[in-house]
Amino acid sequence: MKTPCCERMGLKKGPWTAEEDQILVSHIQRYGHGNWRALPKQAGLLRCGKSCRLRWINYLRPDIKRGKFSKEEEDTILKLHEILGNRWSAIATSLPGRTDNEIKNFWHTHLKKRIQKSGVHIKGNAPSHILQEAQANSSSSSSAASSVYGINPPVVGTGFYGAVSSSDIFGETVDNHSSCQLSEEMEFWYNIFIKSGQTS
DNA sequence: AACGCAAGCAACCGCCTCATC
DNA sequence: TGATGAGGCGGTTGCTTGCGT
Repeated sequence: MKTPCCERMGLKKGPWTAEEDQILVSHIQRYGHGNWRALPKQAGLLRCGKSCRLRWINYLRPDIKRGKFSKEEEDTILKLHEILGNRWSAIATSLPGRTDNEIKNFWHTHLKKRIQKSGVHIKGNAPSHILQEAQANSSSSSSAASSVYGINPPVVGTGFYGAVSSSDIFGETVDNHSSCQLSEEMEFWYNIFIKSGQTS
């Protein structure tokens, strides 16, 4: 296996300083980021390329939208997660200004809450054979998802949830949002993705 | 005011995929 | 066609902050 660049001696780790941010931003604005691994050396940063890339994408990019997630964004995440599973980068493409890391953090904090409140068992790290079965059952639903959202067909599809029904997953959400609209939406998604996956 | 706990967030790590040679 | 390097992704960790007691 390759030796990660981050393991090279002498590279700084941990939180970024304002000065480092400034250096990184000005360098990217001036030269772009053609080669992440060469960038820190060119910019005079004692960081590995991965760290620079992560910092730029998740924090320094000018089009980053910060602050709380809106109701619409939250609903979109829930729907897409139902379809795509833990493919945060794919979900992030449907939420302009939001990063995969941000969405991932958001999901984990909310998911934990829901597990604690409702006691729903979510197969977050389902064994591969379960994922494969789910993929086999839902391959057509993935195509439907891609057509609706304009996104690439997921590899795993609805595999993340395994045997958990959509009503189990969204039960807490319906309570929180106190709206029958979501129930209708759930039925809609259920019809498209779950039923089509089973009947295909 | 001090302490403990939980939530939120930034960042790292390891693996995977893809491009190039 | 296999080896290698670079980018990208998801899981996880650990620090910070806010809140309750």
